[in-house]
Amino acid sequence: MADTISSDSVAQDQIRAFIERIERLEEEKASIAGDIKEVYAEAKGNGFDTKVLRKIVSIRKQDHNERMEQEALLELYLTALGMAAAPTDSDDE
Amino acid sequence: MADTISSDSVAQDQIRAFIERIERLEEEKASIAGDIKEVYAEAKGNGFDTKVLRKIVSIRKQDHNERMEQEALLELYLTALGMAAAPTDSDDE
Amino acid sequence: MADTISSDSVAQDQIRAFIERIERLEEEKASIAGDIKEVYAEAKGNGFDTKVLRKIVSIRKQDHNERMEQEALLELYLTALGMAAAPTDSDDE
Amino acid sequence: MADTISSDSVAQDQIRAFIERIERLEEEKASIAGDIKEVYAEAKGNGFDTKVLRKIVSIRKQDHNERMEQEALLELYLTALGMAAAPTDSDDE
DNA sequence: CACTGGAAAATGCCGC
DNA sequence: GCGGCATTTTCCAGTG
Repeated sequence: MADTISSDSVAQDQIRAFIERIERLEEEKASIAGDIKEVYAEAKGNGFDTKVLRKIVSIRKQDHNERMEQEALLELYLTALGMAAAPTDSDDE
Repeated sequence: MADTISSDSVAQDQIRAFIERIERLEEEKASIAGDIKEVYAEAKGNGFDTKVLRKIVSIRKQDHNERMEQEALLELYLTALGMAAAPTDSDDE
Repeated sequence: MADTISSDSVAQDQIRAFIERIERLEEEKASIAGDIKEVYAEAKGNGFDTKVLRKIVSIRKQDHNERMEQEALLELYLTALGMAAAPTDSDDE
Repeated sequence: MADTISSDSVAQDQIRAFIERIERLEEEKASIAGDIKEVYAEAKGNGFDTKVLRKIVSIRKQDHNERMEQEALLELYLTALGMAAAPTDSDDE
């Protein structure tokens, strides 16, 4: 109350900053989503069935996830056995 | 069949290329989604309610979308009236 | 297995009952969807552009949704403040 | 321009009327959709897997559609052969 | 840890 | 028949 610059206004500024960062990132994300759509469209233009393509991508993603899980499981086993696993340079953040 | 390099293998290569492009883009998208999550987490760490933040972002997005739709409606009116609308440099792909 | 009427058959009956209820409702829904289509067709018959009509309806729906979300946001604020109905001097936007 | 009540205002009224009719119907539709959701929720509360239920409903709908198509095809054949098909009290509006 | 709500993907539909 | 659009379904993070 006594402050010239109230803590409320600081909070306000912080909120704005966070929201702007988020919105910026969401824009980027939307942009990339657009790119993906374009690639599918281009593929379709070259005579490929987008449905099939999507299926393939989906399956490969599944595979990838499964591999990640298996590696995680392996690491779990190793650590449980007191054996430190060599740090893998994970291709997924 | 007569070709040394069958058209099938060409199609194969094309499919691979498309899929790789898509997967690359999807990775980028996922990465950005991760960034967004981080921002929310950081905001939460600074004492902000994530739920409120998400709602605000959502409302602002709705605002934006509605404006877009209203412009689209205007264009519809104009085209319906046979008046070519001045090409707007759309901020949305 | 001890029961004359197995619990399985009871479950069966329950499933049937649920599915029938759902299917009945879906029929109603489809019927109304048909009515909507008819209205659009009638409007078109009276010289109105369906696309424009749909856009208008869509925008009005968005309006409504946004108001709902804003009210929800207000409630979020209030609950965050312990339900104190503080007057909002919204100097925002 | 010469009319006291311009044709434009008549068109306006017509549009309003159409839009109100549509919105009314959409409300009904949404209401029924809500009912359906409730039924699924109730089923879930009784220990049923909603995903499975949805699948069942979907499959049955497919079956139904196929039967309709086959009947339509049959009628087509009959009319093509100059044989009037007995009017079926169609269960589909 | 199951549930709810919201985002994303997939499907189907309608008009051109 | 195809592209765009609405709906539907699936997925996932957050929450109690």
